[in-house]
Amino acid sequence: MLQDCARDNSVVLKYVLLGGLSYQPLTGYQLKQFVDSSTRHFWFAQTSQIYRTLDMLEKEGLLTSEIQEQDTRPDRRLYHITPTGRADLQTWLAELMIEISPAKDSLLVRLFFSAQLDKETVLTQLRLQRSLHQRQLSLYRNEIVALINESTQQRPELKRDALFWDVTRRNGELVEEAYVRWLDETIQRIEAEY
Amino acid sequence: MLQDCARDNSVVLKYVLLGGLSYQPLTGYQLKQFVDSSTRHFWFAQTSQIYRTLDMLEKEGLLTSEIQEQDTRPDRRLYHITPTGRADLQTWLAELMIEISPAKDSLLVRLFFSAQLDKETVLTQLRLQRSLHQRQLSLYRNEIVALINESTQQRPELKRDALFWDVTRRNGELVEEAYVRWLDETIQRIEAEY
DNA sequence: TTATCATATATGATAAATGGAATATGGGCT
DNA sequence: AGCCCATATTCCATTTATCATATATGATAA
Repeated sequence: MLQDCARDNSVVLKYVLLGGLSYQPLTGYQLKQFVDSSTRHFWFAQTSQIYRTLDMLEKEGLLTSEIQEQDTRPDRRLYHITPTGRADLQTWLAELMIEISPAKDSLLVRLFFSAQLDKETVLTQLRLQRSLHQRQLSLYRNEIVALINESTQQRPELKRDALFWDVTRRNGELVEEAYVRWLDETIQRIEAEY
Repeated sequence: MLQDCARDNSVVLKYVLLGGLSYQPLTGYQLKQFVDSSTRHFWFAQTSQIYRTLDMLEKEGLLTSEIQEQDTRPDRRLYHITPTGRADLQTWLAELMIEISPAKDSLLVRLFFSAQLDKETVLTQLRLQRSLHQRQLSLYRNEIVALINESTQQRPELKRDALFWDVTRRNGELVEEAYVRWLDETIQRIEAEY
């Protein structure tokens, strides 16, 4: 029997947060912004999930936190990574992955069963996705490049890190390029063969 | 504030199962095999999740089931899609997606924070992933092509469907090609710049 | 002045998914 | 006789994630 195979997805958000906090102490709110701006394209999470995970990490001793009083804003809780947290992150980062990350793409699910739909419905779907993915591609080529440049200008000590940030950005660029090419090809095939 | 955006992922497995059952009645066990062989590359699920979802779909009236007695094998429960189920599937398939499917790739998470690792650890990780993705690519180019051919030979009435199956296969091929190219490029960059 | 916006956190209900194990049948192998 | 294998289903505990909502503050805009 094909085994239900082991995934390591279960704990990734934990390491996204530890990773963010390895640069500097941040609040839950700031971590949500970090996720939205930096990791969203390969790992995302809802606000509620972030706060819950932070709680958990503090209980595990991987983080500490303190309340910061603010005049012009609501008070907030600032999280710091502990040495234990840093060690745990380091260990996870160095772990060899013996599988590829599983993909979930509901467009492909829809398409797989789309012989039940009429041609125009399918084409409309594909053309909309084409525009969305084209937009995503231009994000990788422009906005994200700019964001990385900004970050390294503000914190020159993270220049080593910027190479890795750009590597993940480049993954997005290449994969989205392929995706858009696939959409173009698919639209043509459906127009011609269906 | 950036909104926590709506995903439609929550119910996709439901439609994978309805989709499989739209071809023919199947048991939970066979649906697990269907998922493993046909949709795994864009949607997967554990056995336990499949059986529980089938329960739910039957309660919702989208499926019916009957026990099949077998001599040489344990009895089994065969699921049939109902007209309501077919209509529900149809509606979902035709729904316009106004977002792109979010990605989750823990390799990219690791890489993003990998400035904390030494060069050789990173390169070992990348080289292993390279071999895994190369294997995956050859799956799309060979085994899956063969699987689709087999299916259409056995059921010539599904020839229209085969176009869509092949379109999803081709997505895997193009995306994996890009991924392998990215890994090659990244390995070179790390070797040279890090 | 009222409303909205950005900041900031929290929680309760529910859904989705994982991981592991338990149970059962009959065939085939040693 | 004892074992493993493929078939076939179920259950439990837990984790992960979503959705909606609630609360609070001060600044800014209508």
